[in-house]
Amino acid sequence: MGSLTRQRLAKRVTIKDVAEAAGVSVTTVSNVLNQRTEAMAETTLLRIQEAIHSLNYHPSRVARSLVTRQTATIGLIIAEIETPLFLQALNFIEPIARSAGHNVLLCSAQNLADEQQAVNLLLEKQVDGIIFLSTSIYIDDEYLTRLPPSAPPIVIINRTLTHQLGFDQIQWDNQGGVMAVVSYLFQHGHRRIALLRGPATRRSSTERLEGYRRALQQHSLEYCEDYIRLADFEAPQETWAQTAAELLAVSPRPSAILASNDIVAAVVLRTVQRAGLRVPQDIAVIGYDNQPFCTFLNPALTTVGVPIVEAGRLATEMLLHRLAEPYRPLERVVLPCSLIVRESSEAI
Amino acid sequence: MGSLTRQRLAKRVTIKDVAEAAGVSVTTVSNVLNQRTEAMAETTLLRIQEAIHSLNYHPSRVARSLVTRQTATIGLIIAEIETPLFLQALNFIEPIARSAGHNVLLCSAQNLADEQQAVNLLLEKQVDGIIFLSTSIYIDDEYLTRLPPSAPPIVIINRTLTHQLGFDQIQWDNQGGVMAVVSYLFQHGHRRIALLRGPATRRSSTERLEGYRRALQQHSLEYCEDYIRLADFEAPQETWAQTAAELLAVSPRPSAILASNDIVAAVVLRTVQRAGLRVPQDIAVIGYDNQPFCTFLNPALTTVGVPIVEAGRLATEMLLHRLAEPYRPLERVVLPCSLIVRESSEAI
DNA sequence: TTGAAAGCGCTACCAT
DNA sequence: ATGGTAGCGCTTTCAA
Repeated sequence: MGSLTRQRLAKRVTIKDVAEAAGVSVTTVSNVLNQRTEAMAETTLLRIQEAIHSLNYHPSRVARSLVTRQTATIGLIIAEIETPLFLQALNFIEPIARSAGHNVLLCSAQNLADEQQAVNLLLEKQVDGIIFLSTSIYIDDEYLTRLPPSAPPIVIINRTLTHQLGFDQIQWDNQGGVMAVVSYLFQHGHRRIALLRGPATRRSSTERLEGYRRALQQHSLEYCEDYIRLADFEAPQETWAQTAAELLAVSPRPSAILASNDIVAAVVLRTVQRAGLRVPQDIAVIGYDNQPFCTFLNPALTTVGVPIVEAGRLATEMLLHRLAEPYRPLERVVLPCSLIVRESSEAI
Repeated sequence: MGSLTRQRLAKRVTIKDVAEAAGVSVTTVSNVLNQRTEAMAETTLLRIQEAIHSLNYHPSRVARSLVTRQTATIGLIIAEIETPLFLQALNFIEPIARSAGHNVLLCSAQNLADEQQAVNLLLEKQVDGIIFLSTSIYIDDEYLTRLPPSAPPIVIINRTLTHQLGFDQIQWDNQGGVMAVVSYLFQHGHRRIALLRGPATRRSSTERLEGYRRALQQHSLEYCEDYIRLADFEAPQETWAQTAAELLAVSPRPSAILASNDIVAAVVLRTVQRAGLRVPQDIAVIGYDNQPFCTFLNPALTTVGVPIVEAGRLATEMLLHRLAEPYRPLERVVLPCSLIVRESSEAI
């Protein structure tokens, strides 16, 4: 490989260069850049286009942004960037934003300090709007009350605000998701339904446990402590396998296990199978999240769809909508979590 | 929810406001913003910091960028944003960039037109550098030869350039990955190794097929057409299951199947198991990509690790390195693909 | 130790 | 139908 490095000192071609080359004023060039060409002589237009082309001119959006105060950029603050599901939302956020002429500036933020820093940065970079894609870990949002009045609109996904903030919000119904599972299992004859709960640091865990409790009550099933175990998805795989094994040893054995998420469910599935039991004939296993791999497990995993991708889509649309209409009333949307039945809960 | 929408008309607090409030010149404020405070009177510094705080001032990076010609932003053009593996690379790219004071502007580009548009946009937004995270689908890069001299440095991942371009490059050794698998299988007594190849539209497919061929030759194994089948990972699951079933019907039956990727492998695994055969005792199944779910399949999937995340990390470091040292010689790095042995190829 | 002023590249207003 | 010019919010000489 040669050392054909590019020159970085090269001076930028500016609107002024184009104007001179075309023999017109910068105003006229600016007009063509901004599609104000109706009342323009055919020949000038052509001359300018020709100059733009031959000079290989690329207008500076930085300069433009300084005057228009718009950057055509939206900031995305994403809490758990290592979680595939969160990243999946990008599939929708970016294309939707782009089709509306906006780009996405990505910031990951694992904790409150990161998050504050990210917000500051986005303010300084003058993004036109911000989307928060958060986890349900409790976090103090007091600092958000102190944003300057020039701060852009914000849409918050998956977060219970502890302060009154003027932001659009999107959440989903974890409680309803678990209730749907339990009801479905009940209708299919299950009476001993075990729950692997997530860590208490997350609102989602609490909500799901509550959904479980309510659904049992609804169907007059007894709430049995032995059937509730902690399976922290941040802990290693072996601990889940261990917990699953314990659950299998409970007498009477549960007829269904609702796991903390799909990954835990996959490990439970394997543990159950290696214990010589059949899924779903001997025991049903159900996940949570509806990750793509659910469909190619053996048996394919019944799970609960979390509308995170949908939330990303909606958030982007809401944000774009608000940019267009700043004073529309705030929205707070709760999306449903839907049961997705596959093989692991039904006879094949 | 009330209609507590934020004002967007609010005028930005500028450096001038701060200067006035502190009773100093803008220059002096600028100095503190840029940490040039050595030769500054303690009291002025304090007055300025106080003014910044009480006015809730956030400097405009847009204005700063206009004069410094640096945006502290790197553009990432990602080809297959729907592929989890590509997104995973973001886990590294964003944090590394951020720790060096840069942000990531994300563009997805499914085809050549998208890509050109993205590049134009990034030029206009004046990003300091660009990373291409491409698929190995053949694509014409002629347009990249026509970038203006003011274009920023570029690092290209996973692409064979058809033109001589002054860019840093990162690739990986698909051929070597397959050769490692075949050698490993050979050493474990396998003599009938089937290959599910990917679509011919991708360079990776060709390279892997070539690796397969060379490895067979190396071990004096016969190349048998019956053992090579197309499993296009863009086609529906059923087609792979069908292809796998056909492979099982070949006589003599292959003792190992090397799938096009992990997803195909998972479906093959299931197909084999449902045909009443045991993995790995009756037949070994091997994936490609090392996606996270490999570890919780039953049996856990042996696969080939594609260093895409590593490539993202390296690309970011190379880019930052080049920003610091524009004239360093160009690099072209080929990363290895490594065999990752799990249960699906060995007795449990 | 601090300040005045030019200028980054563009848009927008007001002329003509 | 086209041009002159102020100004967006900052950095950066140069001067004091």
